[in-house]
Amino acid sequence: MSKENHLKSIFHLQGENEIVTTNDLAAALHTKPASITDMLKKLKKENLLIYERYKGFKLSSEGRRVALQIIRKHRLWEYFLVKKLQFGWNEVHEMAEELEHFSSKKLIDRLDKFLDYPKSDPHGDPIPDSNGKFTRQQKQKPLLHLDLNKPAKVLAISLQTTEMLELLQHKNILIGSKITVKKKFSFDNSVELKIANRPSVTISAVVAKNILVNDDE
Amino acid sequence: MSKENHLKSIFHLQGENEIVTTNDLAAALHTKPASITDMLKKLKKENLLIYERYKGFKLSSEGRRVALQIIRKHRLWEYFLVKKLQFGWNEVHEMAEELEHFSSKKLIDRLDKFLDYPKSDPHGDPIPDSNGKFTRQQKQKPLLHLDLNKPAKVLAISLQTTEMLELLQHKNILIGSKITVKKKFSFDNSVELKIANRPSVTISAVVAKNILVNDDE
DNA sequence: AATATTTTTTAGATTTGTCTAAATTTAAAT
DNA sequence: ATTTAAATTTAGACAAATCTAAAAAATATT
Repeated sequence: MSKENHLKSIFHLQGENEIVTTNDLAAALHTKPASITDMLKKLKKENLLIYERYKGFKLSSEGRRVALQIIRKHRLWEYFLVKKLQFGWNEVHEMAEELEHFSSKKLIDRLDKFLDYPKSDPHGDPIPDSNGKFTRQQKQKPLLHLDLNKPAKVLAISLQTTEMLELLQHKNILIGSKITVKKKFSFDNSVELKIANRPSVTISAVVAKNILVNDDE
Repeated sequence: MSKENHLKSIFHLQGENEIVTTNDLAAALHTKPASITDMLKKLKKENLLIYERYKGFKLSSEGRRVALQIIRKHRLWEYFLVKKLQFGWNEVHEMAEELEHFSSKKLIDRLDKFLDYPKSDPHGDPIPDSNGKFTRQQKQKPLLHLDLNKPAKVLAISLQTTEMLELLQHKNILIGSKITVKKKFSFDNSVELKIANRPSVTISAVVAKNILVNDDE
């Protein structure tokens, strides 16, 4: 369980091919650097990690495979909780965090089928398939850089704190919402936008940076 | 998690009001008596157990309440796995064993609603409601003691080993099956019975003892 | 009733995971 | 190039969980 959380965090921290550092991982897991070092040795011994002391580390291909399986579990449970049990998309993260560790591959594959093979979770993040492959992800960019009056669709939220999600819920910005930017204020880079036929809302630059929309060039 | 398993096992071992012993519990949990003693002290300190050393023990009312919540979780997950994910009723026990420990009350109540408040799990065991109350259970007795030619319905299986469940599956004896005893052989107490319009099958006394049918006097 | 057997408990060893504090290595600054 | 600071690792402490072996209490036997 602790091991799985380490793998998952490393996966998230290393974007495409980046090296992850001990301190960063300790911060992400709310633990101490010394504890991280202990775990790194263990993961290396199991060939899940490429690691030399003092040099940083990243997942091996096997480690990546395992991490993706956990992420698959997490996202399928989130989808289930929202679509079937009617939870709000901003209250399911912690629950999925628990469930992901205690469900066999067989169970998850059945759940996947039951849910009719969804491609992305309620936050817009892609769900790896049974073999750990993503179905090609649509290209994304921050809402902040969306052209004026160009309709776009909200694909994902890149900062998923409770506070952020609460704000979005309040302003009615959901995954899948069709959005058009009406005005950009250069003074503070805040953005005024419209969703369907509701009154316009204004969001700050930080918020706009963390809302990802489709980028079809 | 370990604590929860202890409470659950104690609940099952003490039928109505019986005292449970250290050795019995150790056997049920595949652990050593010394470890049980350690746990007993802990549970007593939390007021979940009525216990004096060398005197055996049983659940306090609070302990009983907690145990029933765990059993509720277990049985709802079993129901979900069979009815929604299409698992066989004999392959879900281990999975539910894991899931029961990692689901909040809120989650379980939602699951209960989603499943439309089932009253009993796929093995015929009753599911406690949100407050830990059973809905009155139909009176049960072993198939072994069922009168000849008196139609009855299979309500539960009291011995749920994989082997037993496999045997029942093979002979097509399911929860809810309508059964009639056609003959009893006094030589070895084996029983010949008929289910609906299928050919008769014979089962041994041990098996017949662990199949529970309705007993309406 | 005295002795033997079984059950339960205690005491201490072992393992595992995480921590603190000190030591080592790497990176940054003057 | 030294020196200083930051990051990482090591060594050893501590707590939790479970075990083995021995001691204590309860039960059974003659």
